[in-house]
Amino acid sequence: MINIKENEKLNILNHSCAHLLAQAVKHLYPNALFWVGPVIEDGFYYDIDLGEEVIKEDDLEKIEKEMKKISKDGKRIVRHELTKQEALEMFKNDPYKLDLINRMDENETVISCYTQGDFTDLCRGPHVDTVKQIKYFKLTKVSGAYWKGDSNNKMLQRIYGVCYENEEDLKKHLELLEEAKLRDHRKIGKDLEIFFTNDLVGKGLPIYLPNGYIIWENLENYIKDKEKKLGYKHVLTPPLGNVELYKTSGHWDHYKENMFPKMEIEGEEFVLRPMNCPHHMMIYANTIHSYRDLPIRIGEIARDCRFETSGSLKGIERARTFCQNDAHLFVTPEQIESEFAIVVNLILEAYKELKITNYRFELSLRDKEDKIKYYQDDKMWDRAENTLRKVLNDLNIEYTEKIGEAAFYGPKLDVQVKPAVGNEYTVSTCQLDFCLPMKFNLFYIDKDGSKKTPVVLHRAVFGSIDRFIAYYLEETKGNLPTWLAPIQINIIPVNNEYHLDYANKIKDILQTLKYRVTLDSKDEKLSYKMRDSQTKKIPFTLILGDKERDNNTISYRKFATQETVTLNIQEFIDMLQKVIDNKE
RNA sequence: GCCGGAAUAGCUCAAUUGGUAGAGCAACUGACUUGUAAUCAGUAGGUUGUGGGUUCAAGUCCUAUUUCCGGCACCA
Repeated sequence: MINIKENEKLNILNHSCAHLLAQAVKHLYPNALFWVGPVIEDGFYYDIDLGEEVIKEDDLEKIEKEMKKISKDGKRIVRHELTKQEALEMFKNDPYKLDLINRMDENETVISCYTQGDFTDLCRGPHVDTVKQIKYFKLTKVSGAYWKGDSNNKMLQRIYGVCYENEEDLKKHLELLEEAKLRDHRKIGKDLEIFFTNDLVGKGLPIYLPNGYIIWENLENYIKDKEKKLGYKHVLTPPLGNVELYKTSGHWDHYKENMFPKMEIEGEEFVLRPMNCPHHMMIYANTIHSYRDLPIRIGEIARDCRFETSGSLKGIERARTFCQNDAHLFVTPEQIESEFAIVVNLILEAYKELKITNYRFELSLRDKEDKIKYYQDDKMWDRAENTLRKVLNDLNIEYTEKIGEAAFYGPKLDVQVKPAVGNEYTVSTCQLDFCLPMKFNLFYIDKDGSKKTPVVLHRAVFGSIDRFIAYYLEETKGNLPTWLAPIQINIIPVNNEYHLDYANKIKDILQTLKYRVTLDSKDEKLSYKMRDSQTKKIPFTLILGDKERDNNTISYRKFATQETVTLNIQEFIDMLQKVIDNKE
């Protein structure tokens, strides 16, 4: 998708289009008041207060028409400069503009406005010269949006749109939007029978079908193998716990609104766990540790339940139950840097092996002004944040810093991955934590015999297995690499009467070697079965007829290719295994 | 949770201003015996998400509710 924000010329055009939108809305809804109309990655939006009136999806066409009319009229777009006093006077009846003017920097004495025909808007600009230049645009969606992004504030109405320099680019963009729909993991998940949800089962509680579980199982084994090679020990802990456990960790105070409520039985209060850190803390606390034991690496594919708001649920990307690819690394202060580096390298290695190329790092830091969310200990925070920065710099990794995105107990490194078409996902994470070990009174015996508090690294390479599958389905469009494909090989006998025995023999050989293989013995034409094999996105389709049976060979066609290759069985198995090993 | 939209067969969708719920695919049966993306014929499949209401008559209108979709807010 073209990133409009990075292209200065398109940026100006889109921002001008936002003004054109506002002008059209003002014509059709004279009482409209306007908040802000910025450019975003793919287009622009404008936030509008219409009082009692509501803009519906169907109204967009009408507004677009008015925009086209204004554009055709071709008025010039003129910049004026006002003093703050003049601006306050000019917009005295517009509380939103007054708010903007009053929030401006003290030193900003000149305020600029742009006028096009009968419409003037407060704006820094720049803009195109005339509305005539704003020609190839489309209003894409309408929605509510809280004023200043705060859910305590009034909800304004937001109209989104895109604008391009020519019709072709606009068309291309709209086609990409359609393509994104085809790649949506919810659609692919349904088409390929990977998962489903059902009202009777409950909202936000996806069920993985056999095809989905194969993907799951292979990802789980893959990551656990890598972890084992790094000395992780895997554990199994309960998906619920005594509420005191979460009061101790601080999760209850911070997140009880987003947890399933307490259950009281026989005088004990339980909650479904929203995360596993406290359980892993208790595993550490279960025995005494020497400095010689550290780092201790506890891993678990762990089920969690969070009461996600209904509006935030999205297939298996965000559900009310999910499995984290979680681990907690208990280290001495001296080991933080090296251990953090090992985690970052693990993430990079996994991405390389899984052919994930479009990703970026974000360093999430605390907001120093926020005294409520964050555990208060400036020294601790500075140390933690500087450590993460240092390692990233040492590893020569590019990252952006995000203020106010840290966990309540420490800063974190997040990795955002972007599928071929569609929105970014937060997948991998590594969090530095000086806080929970203290809350749980964790310690190790140091060289001098004194008790010291360990530091914990929380990390997840896949984030949750669920979210990773969602991302990977969108990245691959459901054309999964052979090692993850629910069905790896589909066998089509040319003729059921003459070739079924041979086909069954080949199937047995492959199945015994634990390849996932099906045999299509329907009474249909070969071309029909080939089509079926391709729509199911099966990596290898075997064609077995006279030729193959008589020569003891197989012929295969790889998914999305045209040519057929004939090999003897052992050659095929060697080739197949190589493809699987290479995660192709 | 908030603003807007949607819900019809397993799937994808149709049904004029309110007037007999329909098609393709899939499933099943039969014929065909097939060499690389859809052979033909037939059968079955529905309380139109759910509950109320208006009407001679509701998939269609009103109302409540559930779920899903697009955003907003949230995301340890």
